[in-house]
Amino acid sequence: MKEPRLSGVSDAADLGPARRASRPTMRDVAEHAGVSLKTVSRVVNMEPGVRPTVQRRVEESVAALRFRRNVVARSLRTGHHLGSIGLIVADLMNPFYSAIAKAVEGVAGRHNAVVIIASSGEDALRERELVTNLLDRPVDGMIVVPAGNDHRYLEPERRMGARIVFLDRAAGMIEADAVVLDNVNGARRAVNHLIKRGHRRIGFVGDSAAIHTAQERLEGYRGALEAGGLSYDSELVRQGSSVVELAESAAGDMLAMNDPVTAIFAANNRNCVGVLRAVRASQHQIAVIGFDDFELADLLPTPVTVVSYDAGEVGRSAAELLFARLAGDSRPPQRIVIPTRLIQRGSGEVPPWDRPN
Amino acid sequence: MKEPRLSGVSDAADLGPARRASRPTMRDVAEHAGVSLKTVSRVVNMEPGVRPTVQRRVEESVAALRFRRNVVARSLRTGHHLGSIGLIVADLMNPFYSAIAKAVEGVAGRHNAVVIIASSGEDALRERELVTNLLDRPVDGMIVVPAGNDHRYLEPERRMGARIVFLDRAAGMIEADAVVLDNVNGARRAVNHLIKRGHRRIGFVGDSAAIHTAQERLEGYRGALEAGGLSYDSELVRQGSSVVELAESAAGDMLAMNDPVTAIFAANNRNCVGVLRAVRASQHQIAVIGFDDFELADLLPTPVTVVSYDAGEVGRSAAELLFARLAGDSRPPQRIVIPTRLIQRGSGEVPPWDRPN
DNA sequence: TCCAACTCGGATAACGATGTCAACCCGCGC
DNA sequence: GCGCGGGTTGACATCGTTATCCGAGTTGGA
Repeated sequence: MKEPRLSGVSDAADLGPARRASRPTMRDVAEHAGVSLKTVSRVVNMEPGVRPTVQRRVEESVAALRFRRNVVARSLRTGHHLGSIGLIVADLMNPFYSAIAKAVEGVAGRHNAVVIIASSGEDALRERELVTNLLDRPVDGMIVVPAGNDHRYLEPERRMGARIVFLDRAAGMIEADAVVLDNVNGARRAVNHLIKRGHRRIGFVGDSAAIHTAQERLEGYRGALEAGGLSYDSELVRQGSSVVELAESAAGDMLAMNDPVTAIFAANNRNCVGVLRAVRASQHQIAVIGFDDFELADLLPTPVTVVSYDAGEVGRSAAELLFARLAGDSRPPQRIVIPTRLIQRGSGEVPPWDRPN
Repeated sequence: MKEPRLSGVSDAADLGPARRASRPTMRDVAEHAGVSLKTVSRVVNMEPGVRPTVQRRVEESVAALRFRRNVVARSLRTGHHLGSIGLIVADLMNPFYSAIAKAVEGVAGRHNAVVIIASSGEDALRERELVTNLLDRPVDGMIVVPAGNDHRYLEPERRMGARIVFLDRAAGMIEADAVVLDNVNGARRAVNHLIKRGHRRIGFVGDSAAIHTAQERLEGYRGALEAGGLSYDSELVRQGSSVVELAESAAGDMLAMNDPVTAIFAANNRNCVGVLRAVRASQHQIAVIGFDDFELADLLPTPVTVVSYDAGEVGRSAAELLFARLAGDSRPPQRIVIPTRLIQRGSGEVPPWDRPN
């Protein structure tokens, strides 16, 4: 059995011919202006050595035919960058990734580049397909929120010149540039904050253990418990998925225990929404701190205390680093850590056992 | 003075050479396998007529050198589609556009295409630059949330084969495919709902009048007032910007009037957040209905009544239409209208003059 | 007047791939 | 042994553009 197909999603075969026939080429312009192809190229690229009269004639033809250079043909010949970078995130609808995408796009725009965005849906296989597809186009570089935890498949790509910066999570098993959050400390501070307020049964609702940030935040949680002299109770820890509904039911379970939690640390914005829904649905008024800020946090009945950070900064740092690499920066792999801070709004300051009625 | 530059953001000049030197080409594979370039091409493209032994040898070389086809070079030669479409939205961080982007990406993925996303920031000039830039790359087609109201500059592009579908707003001054919301009816129903509850002074907080959807929603507002026998009072209408802070101060003004509004219709999600902040800050408990649903609407102290619709459907329809066009569909320009519906959650059902204390 | 230097424009190859077509090899039948 | 047909393989042109290089004019100085 043979498998000559080189990349799962590389082919764009089902679209048929492009029929761009009517788009004029430099040859058409040259014919129209009565000069050679190369002269048109010179005018279009503002190269010297064209008489003003000829130049004007060519410019008129360019305008008349509405000629515009084909960027990919140009890049094919020059070997220059195409002016496009890839961005692979887990989920475009998650505001964290929207903020990142926007920041990356801003930096790219300043470098006259466009951003090709794709989402992996946390699927390592799909991520690999997408990375491969984008590198094949090719893009000049990529920013990747890694889904799996083994990225050795990228080693040869990097050796062949691919520039890849990882974002939010470090790449698995390889040394590479990465911009990450200070997850451990952020989570630790949040949980420590709860402990200081007297909470002893603190729940953790987070993403799947397969996701590295989730692990780091759990680590922060454990660290805070330990430092506070509390023991780790796996009953109070639910790592599942970043789907709101699952977080909601996880939190619901914790609230329905015989000895319910008095506080929950939600390890990301999706989980936080789920926890908030569960809390509202229950009779318990408990403390909640979420990782990731969100727009309406301060408008909720009990404004939500969160571990916040500058999401734009995450995207910007990654993009700046990528463009530095593209410009020739060859320092050893960098690891940039974006700090976090606790924003107290009320939900994290609810004391234990303080139940309505 | 000359201006040979053809497109504002087309050049990707400031990145320097790409140094992809190390990426193997078919020629390298051919040399490695001791066959001709064409034979490699045949193997890679699964064309018939290659002896099994030769095929295996080539495949081994492909694997050894980690060769992968250069997609743009291929597309240059074949004239086939590249498998990339452009998407231009107003603001990536607005959840409405995130939802659209995700839906478009989903459809594109099923067609083995990637999405190049860019945001115009509601700037018509920037939109034009971006559209031009993307068409130059070229992309196979584009989905555009139009920023200005004159898109005649696209007429020649369309004649030259560019496939463009407009989204959320119809293009200005040209006949083109568009997927839009039923703005007039959505707004009318919302305001009518308020009137039926007895409100007589209903504020309108919306986007700039330059944005067509804002105008349509205002039209719905006026229509509902008229049908309800209420007169239009320009004091109660604030069209400004989609920045939350401005909406907040506009709503604040309406609440501070001598004869304050008892209800506000917020014409989109940004304005709605601003209005909600203003309402919370004031002493007045008034009715609020927003256009666009948002995630935490039901968790707010007074759950928010909204005009909702399927944002994913908007993106999906546009993308499906675009891919149909790319596949040869040549019906006259289509206009697809996505229906809206009112979701009552509480804030829209607050009666007039019902003020706390 | 003539040649060198300079200016301007074009012919040609190349980027990495595919389409066309001819050349080659094989075994078969006569 | 020869020709022939089918199956393999490769040489060459080509996509739209840029790079190299050379030739044709033009100018200027001796």
